[in-house]
Amino acid sequence: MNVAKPTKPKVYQDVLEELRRYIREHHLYPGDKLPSERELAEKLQAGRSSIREALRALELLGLIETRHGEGTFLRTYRSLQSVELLSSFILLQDRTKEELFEAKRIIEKESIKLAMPQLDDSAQFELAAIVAGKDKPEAKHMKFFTFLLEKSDNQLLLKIWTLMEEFSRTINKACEEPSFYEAILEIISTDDYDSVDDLYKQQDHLSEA
Amino acid sequence: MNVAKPTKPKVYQDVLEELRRYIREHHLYPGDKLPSERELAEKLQAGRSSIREALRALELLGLIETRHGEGTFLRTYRSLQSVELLSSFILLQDRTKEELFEAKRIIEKESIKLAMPQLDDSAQFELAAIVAGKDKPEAKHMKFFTFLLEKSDNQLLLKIWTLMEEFSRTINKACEEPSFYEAILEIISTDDYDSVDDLYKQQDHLSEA
DNA sequence: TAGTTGTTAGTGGTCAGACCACCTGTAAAG
DNA sequence: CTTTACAGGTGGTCTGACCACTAACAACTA
Repeated sequence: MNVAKPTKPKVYQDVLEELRRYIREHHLYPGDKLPSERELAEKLQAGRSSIREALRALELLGLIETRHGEGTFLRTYRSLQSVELLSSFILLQDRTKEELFEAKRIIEKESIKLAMPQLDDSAQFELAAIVAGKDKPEAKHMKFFTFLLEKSDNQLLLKIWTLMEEFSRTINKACEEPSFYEAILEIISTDDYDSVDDLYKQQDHLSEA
Repeated sequence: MNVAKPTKPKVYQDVLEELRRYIREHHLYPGDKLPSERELAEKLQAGRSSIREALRALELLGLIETRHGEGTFLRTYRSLQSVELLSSFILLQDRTKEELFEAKRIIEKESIKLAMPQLDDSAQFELAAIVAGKDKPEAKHMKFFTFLLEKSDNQLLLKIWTLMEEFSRTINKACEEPSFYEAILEIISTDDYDSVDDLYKQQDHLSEA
């Protein structure tokens, strides 16, 4: 028995690592095709079943898409395969929920500032239409910040935020009062960059009370 | 060919569903043991490999823990694990350096504000020691914000930031002038919350020139 | 008795091979 | 030229076979 435990790597975890490397080195983008399972098995010197264990995990996460008879493809991150299933296991700790909420909120706040320079009149009009629309509050919230994050021109933040939003939605409704969005619109229209943090800080104080 | 596509359920997805039902009906809690793979295969009328595909997916998500020679156990939920994994794959998709840098910077900035209430004198001393230390600039940067994020008490942000930091390191060195960290220390010591954004904004303007 | 040492059964880890169902391109038939 | 039939490649699944590891207990020793 080794005194130190060097952690025995399971094959499927190595496969995941190798896949990540492969994707990076071959500059694969969403929609591109991965090697076939049999080919991967041979390349990585592993059994096909081990390869599949890794692929299934990635599929469950929505990172790849497998098409019967065609192959396995890198996927534009959409949403978790069966969010409900996962959320029934995940996110049960209050602490985690709070952390998630906090992180999401930060991204939202910063998205306003990032997007602001790009928000011309027509963009502001669209935002106002979202706020005034007939959607449910949750849907409004999502549309509102999706719009802002797209204007922010940072795909990475958009993806991370979308992920967080989906997780949090299954647990609690994460949206604000209508007046909150109107306040944001007001700030945007006056181009008053510095007020964003003030607004959020003020909101935090309210929720503490 | 069916006009409607009733979505052909893959076996491993059914297994996931069955597992969830099993866990709920048997009132299993973290630490409890699941039936063995062979037993599940017989019960659910599926091949062992299909069972394993489902279990591996759950393991990757941090929902179960498998111990070689013992069995499979329900795990104290660690939702962050899945977020981490997702992030790591999202990060390597496209993502320009600029997007990554921008997102990382946002987290760093906010970590200062989040941590500030927790930073007593001794904590500030530790931070100062990091800045004054002999490490390379990159190492300093990492230590500095790792410390702040730990104080922020948000594991999620810490993990996301750590991943970003690792990725960005392979691309470009992401650190600042020594004076920058000293400025942060100054802000912290005076508890001047609002100055954080000003500092970062100022920094942005400098880099534009 | 107390402690050690097999032994064994059960478990996960992995692989190889075999089917099946499905898609696509292409060659043959009309 | 269109249609059809076929073949090759792909994922989907199952079976059976090993291996490595663990725990429990029986057998042996001091």
